[in-house]
Amino acid sequence: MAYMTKQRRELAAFLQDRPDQQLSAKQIARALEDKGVSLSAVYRNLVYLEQVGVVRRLSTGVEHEALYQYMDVKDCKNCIHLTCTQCGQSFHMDARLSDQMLNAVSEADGFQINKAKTVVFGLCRDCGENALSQKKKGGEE
Amino acid sequence: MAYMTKQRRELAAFLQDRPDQQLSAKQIARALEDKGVSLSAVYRNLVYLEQVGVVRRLSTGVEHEALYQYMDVKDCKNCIHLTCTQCGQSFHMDARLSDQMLNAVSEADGFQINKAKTVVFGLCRDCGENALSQKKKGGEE
DNA sequence: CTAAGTGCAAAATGTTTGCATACTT
DNA sequence: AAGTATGCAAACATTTTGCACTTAG
Repeated sequence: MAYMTKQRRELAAFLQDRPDQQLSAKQIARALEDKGVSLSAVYRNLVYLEQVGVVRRLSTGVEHEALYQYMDVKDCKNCIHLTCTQCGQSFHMDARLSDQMLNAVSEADGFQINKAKTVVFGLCRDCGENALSQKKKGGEE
Repeated sequence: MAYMTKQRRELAAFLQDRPDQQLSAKQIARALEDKGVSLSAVYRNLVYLEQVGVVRRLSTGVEHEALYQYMDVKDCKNCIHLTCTQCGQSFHMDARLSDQMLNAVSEADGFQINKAKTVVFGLCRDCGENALSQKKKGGEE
């Protein structure tokens, strides 16, 4: 039950090589098309890998397309991700901090945060500094 | 430039009456169809209201459909939302707490959190307690 | 009267699925 | 050999758009 096919191996390897990137099915499929992985194989295997707990599915917060990200058990599974709305890069929230927040929110609001499903949006250090230096130009955000 | 049509008024009123609900375009359109608001009018006006800053668009975190929510300036604009993955209800994070977290993340990670775009997923008090009392049943999550 | 908005149906995306074929075990 | 996964194309769902018509200003 559950065969390790070439496609599944390619997909898993591809994602594991990019532990902090959040990629759309389309991007992944394009990157793997010459390796003989079809778009449907990508979708079906993403579902599988998500069920198994190796990959997590999240949303852009803006677009209507989902993003997928490899979850490194020792590294990612237990921390909240910060995603930059400017450059798209994703970072880990300081672990002490996220635990502290978890507890605080649990006490104050009775709400149990699900770290794997939560993505915090904002500006990363670099983009924040760029934004500052370009403040004189027209800015809508 | 920018007319106040019947449809726009209906939509704005509808959303303002439900400040803490996150609704899909379909739901909204269904609720307003007898008031003479078409699905495309809903979409176009949601875009408009979002640009104006009265409504915010966010994603379920799971599905590929966006949700829209009225942003009460004094109430919502300045706080982070906690959305229950079980029942879908949305709550406000304690304001002191979110500010504290903002500062902490800014210092520790150099990341400037965007409160309006961030949604924290997890279990609300009620659903968390229900989950506990049903722990004996089969649980996949 | 003119610019902006509407409804409808068509197109554009993103995702899922049925089915015959190919691959893993 | 049996069961599972694949590729393709068709089906679906959500969102966007072109166009003729209506409405707000």
